[in-house]
Amino acid sequence: MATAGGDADPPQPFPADLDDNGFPSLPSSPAATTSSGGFAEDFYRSGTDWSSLRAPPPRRPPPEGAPGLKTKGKEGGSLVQSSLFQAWGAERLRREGAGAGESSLVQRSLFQAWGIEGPKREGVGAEDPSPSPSRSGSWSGRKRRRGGPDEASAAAAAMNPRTCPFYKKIPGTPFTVDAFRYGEVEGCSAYFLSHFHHDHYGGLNKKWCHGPIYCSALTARLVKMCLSVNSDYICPLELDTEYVIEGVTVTLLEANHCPGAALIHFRLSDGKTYLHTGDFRASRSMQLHPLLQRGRINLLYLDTTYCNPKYKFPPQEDVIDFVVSTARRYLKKQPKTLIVVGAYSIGKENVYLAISQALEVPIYTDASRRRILHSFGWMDLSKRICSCNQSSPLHVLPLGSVNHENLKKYLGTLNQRFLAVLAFRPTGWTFSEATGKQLDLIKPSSKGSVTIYGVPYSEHSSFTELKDFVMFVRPLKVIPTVNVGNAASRDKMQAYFREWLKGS
DNA sequence: GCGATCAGAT
DNA sequence: CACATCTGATCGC
Repeated sequence: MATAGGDADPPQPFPADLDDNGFPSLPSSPAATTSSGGFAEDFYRSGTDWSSLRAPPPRRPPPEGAPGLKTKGKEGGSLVQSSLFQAWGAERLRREGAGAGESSLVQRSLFQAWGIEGPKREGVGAEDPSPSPSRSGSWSGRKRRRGGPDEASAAAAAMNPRTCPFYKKIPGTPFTVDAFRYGEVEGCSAYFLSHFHHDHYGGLNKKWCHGPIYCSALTARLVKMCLSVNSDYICPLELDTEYVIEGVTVTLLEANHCPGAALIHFRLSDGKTYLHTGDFRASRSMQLHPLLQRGRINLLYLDTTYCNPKYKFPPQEDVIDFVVSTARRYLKKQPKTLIVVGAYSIGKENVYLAISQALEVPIYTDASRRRILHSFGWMDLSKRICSCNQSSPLHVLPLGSVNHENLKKYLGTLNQRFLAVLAFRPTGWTFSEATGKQLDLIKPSSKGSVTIYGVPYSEHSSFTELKDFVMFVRPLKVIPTVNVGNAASRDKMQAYFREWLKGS
């Protein structure tokens, strides 16, 4: 029963509202069967489950100074940056329940307090991003109507693929995650952005006016730089720092996905704890995080991009070693080789950074990517970037242009400075089962002077990594956020979750 | 002509 | 199959 009751009040129990597939139990909602299932039904369900949002959209935030955002040192407002558990190992997390107090405001790094190194920001880090549920197909977008719960319009909204799906809403809070393409989401007064990939920030543009956008500081810079969103809406949060936002304690954790990507940890005033992974690559070191070591997770919103045992790939370090040694070998044989690494907007930086470090060459890429890379503020990366394509044998190009036809052409534009091209396409899905284990088995595709390697460099968790992570976290419930488009896929994933969590 | 949206390609 | 766009067509203003 997706009760309507919780409006405005204490967060209601949530898991009870989910079926075995992590989907909201259908209330006796009428018309639910209008369509033949699949997308339409999913979106119908999504569209009709408002139980996960708390009542009245606290009127649109005044675009003056981050809506309720009080940064370090200031007080008041609905966001309070609070002291992270003093001396972690020894003391307890701030008392649950009493936690939401809005007073203290000491910013403290979790890792500092905990006595270990913060998340690595260099060396090897990024992985392969994942998409979020894709849009559904075939309705022409009709205008959203707000207001009246009249059934006709409710049904219309329900059928509208632009209705925010339930798995982007955080129950008992007025929050959504990566839900910008639906216009104003009813009941949502704070919009979280997990990372800066198009399928997650889609819908953000200069006309955005539906509420504050909370994200990591790095993601915030990218939003500001690339999307011309009114910066009054952008609310940067530091990693590993507790903030109280609308009465909920929120902490961002390194997601090991692309630069700026974060897991989002919510602790409600009633003690319930939810973790949204955004897109992430799970790892052992992630399990060391204090927030995952202690305390129970009630609900896990999981990046299930590769939630199938056929997805196996090596640790990113192994792939990087392979790429580096391959590059060395080709350069030795032909010193006038151009090394190319393909990449989307952000992500895969560690592949070319590692080559740059190992071969002691700068990184060339075009002006728009340079601007983005510099915005990370990673000196180890920035100091290696150059703007002259003749000055470096290491170029970063858009992934789409890393094919034989383009590379041959590209080589031709470089004035004989190079005689051959060795290119890498780091993607999470171009690999055979075999090469997932044995990198040496990867066979390049060669044509004339151009050689292209597809390498299994993933910025999403492999099946095994997902399993380890879920078994470690032992959430009471898992809500997949990817591959939820059809029921068969959902059932399969849920069967894995059950298996992993049985007896837990 | 522009931006937003969508089908299809890569 | 998938990734995360990218391109090109269509629609609305």
